[in-house]
Amino acid sequence: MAVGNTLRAPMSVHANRTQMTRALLSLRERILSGEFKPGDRMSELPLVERLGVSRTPLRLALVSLEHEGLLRSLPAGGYVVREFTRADIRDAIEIRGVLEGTAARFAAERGASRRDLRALRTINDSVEPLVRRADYESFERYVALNEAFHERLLRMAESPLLRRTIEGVLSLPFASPSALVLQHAQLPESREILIVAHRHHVGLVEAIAQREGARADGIAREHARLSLTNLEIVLSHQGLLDEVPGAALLTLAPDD
Amino acid sequence: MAVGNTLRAPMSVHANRTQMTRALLSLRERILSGEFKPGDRMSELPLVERLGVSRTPLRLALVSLEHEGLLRSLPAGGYVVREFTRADIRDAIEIRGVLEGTAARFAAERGASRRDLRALRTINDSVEPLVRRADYESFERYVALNEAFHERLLRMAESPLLRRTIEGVLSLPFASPSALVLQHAQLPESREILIVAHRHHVGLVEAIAQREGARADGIAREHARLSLTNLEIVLSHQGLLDEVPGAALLTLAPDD
DNA sequence: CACCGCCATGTTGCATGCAGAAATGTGTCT
DNA sequence: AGACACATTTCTGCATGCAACATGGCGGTG
Repeated sequence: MAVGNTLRAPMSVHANRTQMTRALLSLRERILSGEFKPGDRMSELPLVERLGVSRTPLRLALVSLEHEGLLRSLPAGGYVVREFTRADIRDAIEIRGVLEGTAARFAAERGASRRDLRALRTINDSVEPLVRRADYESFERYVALNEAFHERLLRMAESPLLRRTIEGVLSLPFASPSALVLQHAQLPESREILIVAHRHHVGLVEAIAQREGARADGIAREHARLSLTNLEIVLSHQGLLDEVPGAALLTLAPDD
Repeated sequence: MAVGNTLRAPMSVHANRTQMTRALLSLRERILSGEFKPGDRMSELPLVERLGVSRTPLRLALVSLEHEGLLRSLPAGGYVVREFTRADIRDAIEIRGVLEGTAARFAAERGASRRDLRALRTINDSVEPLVRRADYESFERYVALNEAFHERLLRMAESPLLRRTIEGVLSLPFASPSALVLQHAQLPESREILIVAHRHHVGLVEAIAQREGARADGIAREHARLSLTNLEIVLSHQGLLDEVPGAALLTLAPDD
């Protein structure tokens, strides 16, 4: 299965060759890691020094990051790091659920090939034994298979536009399904969540095979909401939150 | 003072002051108007000549247009104009319906203020007599009020993320509600569509006021599908299509 | 003491020169 | 005549210098 990849790129993490890509990846990582706090001004000259790229590719990266939603442009010029609230997380997950539900519905309505259905079932069969195990390695394999499942599902929707839209939402922190799940692999609640998630996947394949679009939609929405449960688990266990990528961008005022 | 700018084209349609914005607006307009065809390479030097801006702001605009979806970046570098199919239009409208349905559901679930509800009803009352008239001026007023209605609804959803997502979809041609509606104002079918659309708006306000999220969602989705009807009308009347902005980006192979 | 204007500084936006790479055309060899 | 290698041209990507703008501090004045 070649799930490994843990030793990817020992020297420079960013193996890409254009300076703009380097700046983009590096900046995204640094923002999500909390190196810059919300509201921090992203002045170009200091960034040039830190990132080791020139101003030209840096500015291209800044434009991209604004489109991704991590930066906000000031009217007077320049960019600052965006701030996210708990309500933003909730909405991001809800919107992701709606869009993935639409993908599942499309897959159901437009008819899935036997080959695609078989691929989904194969993934589910591989996942099934993993949800009963609690070791970290199984968890990682689960995450990988989970991503494969969703990727296949998105392909089956046959809608480049829907893919683009979902990827746009996923570019925000916290919206990603795996963003909130890896941190608490050892907790008992997480195992229960995995069991439910697996059931959702099985139901999704059934619904798509039967061309039941509404059921597929509903299951996918509920499936995304598991991330909300994950969020609550992370928030209820002090200390776990710091492990979540992008946690530094959160305002933890107890609003909702 | 007032030293510079004496030669700054006063008649330029784009009154914005930064060169990047100028390039962005001008390029977007030219692409949608069909000055560039799908697959055309957007070489920088010719564009510099045509747009009158330097390469640096031009490249920033190209990055933005790629994020908007009008351009596609080549692996070897550079950009080409994207191509859209009828399936893309259909999906764009469907996805917009899903997202606006979510906005309406949010507004219903989260509770609308009397003030917001009154504003929506006021708009609807102003629209109501317009749907019975067929002159172009009434049509323009209708479009303006329609946009105000949707803007208000989006505000009532109270979700910056949902707004961002919807605007991302709307940045594509054909996805906009008004994109396909202005061209056939004089056709009798369009009047019927307006009547149905008005009914949708009334139902939306009712559902939101009663906090009936599912009903609001359903109405908004069906409302968006009116654009599909508009699309079919435009496609069935030869010659109308050329008036639609971005029509040149379409492949009119009779696929679906 | 408060407020206003001015200057200094830092920052963004822009233009252009240069280098490397891809694409294109040409000539030669088989 | 076709194909391959090489040269030329065009293009993108990058770095840097320059100018205008915004910002903040300081001093002067009411």
